[in-house]
Amino acid sequence: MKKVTLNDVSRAAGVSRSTASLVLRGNPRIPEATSDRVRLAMAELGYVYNRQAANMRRSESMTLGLIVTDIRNPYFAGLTMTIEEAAHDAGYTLFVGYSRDDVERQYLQLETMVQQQVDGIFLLPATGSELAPVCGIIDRSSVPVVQLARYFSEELDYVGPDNVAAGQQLAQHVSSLGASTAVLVGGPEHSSARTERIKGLETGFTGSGVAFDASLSAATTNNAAGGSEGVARVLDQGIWPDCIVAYSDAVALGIYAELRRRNLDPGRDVSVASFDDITMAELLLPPLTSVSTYPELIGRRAAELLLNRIRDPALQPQRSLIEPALKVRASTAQWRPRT
Amino acid sequence: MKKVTLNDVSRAAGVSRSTASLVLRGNPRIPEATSDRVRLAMAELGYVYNRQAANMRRSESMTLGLIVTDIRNPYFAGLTMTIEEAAHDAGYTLFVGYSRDDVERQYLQLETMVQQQVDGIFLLPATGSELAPVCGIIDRSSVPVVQLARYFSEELDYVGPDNVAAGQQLAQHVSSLGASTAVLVGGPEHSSARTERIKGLETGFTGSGVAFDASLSAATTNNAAGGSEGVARVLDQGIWPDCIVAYSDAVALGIYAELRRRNLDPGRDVSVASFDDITMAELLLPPLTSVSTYPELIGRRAAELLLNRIRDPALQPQRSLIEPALKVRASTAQWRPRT
DNA sequence: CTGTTAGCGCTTTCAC
DNA sequence: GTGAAAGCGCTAACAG
Repeated sequence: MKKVTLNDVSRAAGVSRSTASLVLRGNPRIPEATSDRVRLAMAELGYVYNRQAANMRRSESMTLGLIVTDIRNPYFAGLTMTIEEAAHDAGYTLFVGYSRDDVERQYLQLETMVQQQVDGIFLLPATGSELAPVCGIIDRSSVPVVQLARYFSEELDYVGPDNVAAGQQLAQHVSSLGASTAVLVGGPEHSSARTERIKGLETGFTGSGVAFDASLSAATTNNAAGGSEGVARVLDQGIWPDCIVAYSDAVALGIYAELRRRNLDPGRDVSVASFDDITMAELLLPPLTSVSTYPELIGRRAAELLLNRIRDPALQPQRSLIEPALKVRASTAQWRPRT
Repeated sequence: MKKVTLNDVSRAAGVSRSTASLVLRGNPRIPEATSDRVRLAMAELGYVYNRQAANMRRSESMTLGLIVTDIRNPYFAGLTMTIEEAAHDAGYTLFVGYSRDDVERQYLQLETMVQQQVDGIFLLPATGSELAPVCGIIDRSSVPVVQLARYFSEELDYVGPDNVAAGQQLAQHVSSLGASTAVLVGGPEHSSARTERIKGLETGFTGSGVAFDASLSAATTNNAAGGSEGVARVLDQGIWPDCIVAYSDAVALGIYAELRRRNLDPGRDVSVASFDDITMAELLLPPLTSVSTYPELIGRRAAELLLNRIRDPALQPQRSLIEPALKVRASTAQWRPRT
């Protein structure tokens, strides 16, 4: 089966190429009879609209790119799905790449997407991303980029949770429990999200009577394996805090598992709290206290921002922070200070 | 910044357009000096290779499409990531769409991808997919499609777990526990995977002394909410089986939660087993017995198959089944028959 | 080894 | 209301 073009269609329908093109775009100046004839011919010949050709001519591609680290983390999965939905609703098709938190891989994916002429890019940056190489890739085609959930530059748009506020909320809750020590476990080192959460925790704990030393915090990969490893590192130093604050729910999963391997009972022997509030948090035993960071809101906001910037590239770089909300559950609520 | 073309580059480097094009593709017949000059010019001018234009000319797009239902299910997330990796490694960029198990949405996404001239499509079909409408979309451009994990037609390639074998393995294990009744909970009705798992369970339970009645099985959405709902429906009928077989680990999560809401202890009051063996299965309390269906293997195999078919469209439709493996954990191993 | 030429399928003026 | 012509950026075939 060879390709059917608008040319073929117009010939079959007895009209000119440009007329057929106008029918496609629903131009009202074409009489009903003509456009019906064209449409019939399309159906009969099995015509497929070729967006590549159209896009080449109009010099836009109606495609967007999304690069995220890893969607096995349900938080990123939710974010990704929201963005796909927004892109789809706006008529865009979405290229997706998973950097697996590898900067080089991420740069390659950026480059490919730029070559594919994407109209804009959502980037959840891999740890270690830098402005210079990214600009080296995107500036040549001046593709707008929105940073998601983490940022490495103030010169590009950014949408993410208000991590400082999230940390403060958590700190306040933990100190209200009567805990006297807290430790952060996990999260990618040097990531903006981690730095901000630490900052929020520090300010929140200040003057609360809870000892929190960020330098004890073990940075790890952002998944269950990281959580197990991180909590092991802490406990093996002989530190046994009243509260373990996980960098994320994904990390908290591993923390639960490692605690149990050591015959410690999360929520009783030590309280556990976390960030993100993925669906799982509520289903765990004990249900996990977590600060919700609303990936759906972040995704929608990011999509709005990117579409606006595509329309008007001259806008100032924007930062949009989503207000977090603490969800108290048994992993902290059931815990009682040692006497 | 306006677009830099090969034309500009060749002019700047003092060579012809075709020479510049040959340099791009690393043609060895071009002398070092010339190609260095061309590359220098590219860097200086900020040239970006335009794949759309190249692809239009060569009538291939070096893009593939992937449509899955929902990646918040870690099983599908893993599958998706594997496929992205394979596509990337083969030099393809991947369009991704999430159908959210909505057939109409899926058809729209298929159509868009076809219009974008994808060279091939991975499809994890939404419940209710039918051959006729799908062919109506894909046949016009004869894009090859590989079905993933579920199938609705024998005329398209398919790669998925051997669900019948998986069901049999689980049935055999459950009967070896001394259980006398088992019920399946959840999973999308009429999906091939569910039908096959039921078939495997039925044949596996035959003559084993375990009563298994597939008509008691409650079909639900393939997620935790579905699991809670499904197990509630079963228990509310006054049925209290020795073993609850979840359609998938995602569903099992909801089953654990609902059992606990009713003060039942999964793994003691009732044994629970499942399919997929996502990472979470091992981290749950009690750890969940599950039949691993290896999404990474499925993804890799599917990618191979699709790439082969792109090269040779005339191949017979293939079915490739991945051998499952039972992972026994405490959710069944700790359970003892009521006396 | 390099240059010229003719499109890929569509959109967009601008005449008729 | 409809048609003709030009061209988006690249590649491939062929001639020098």
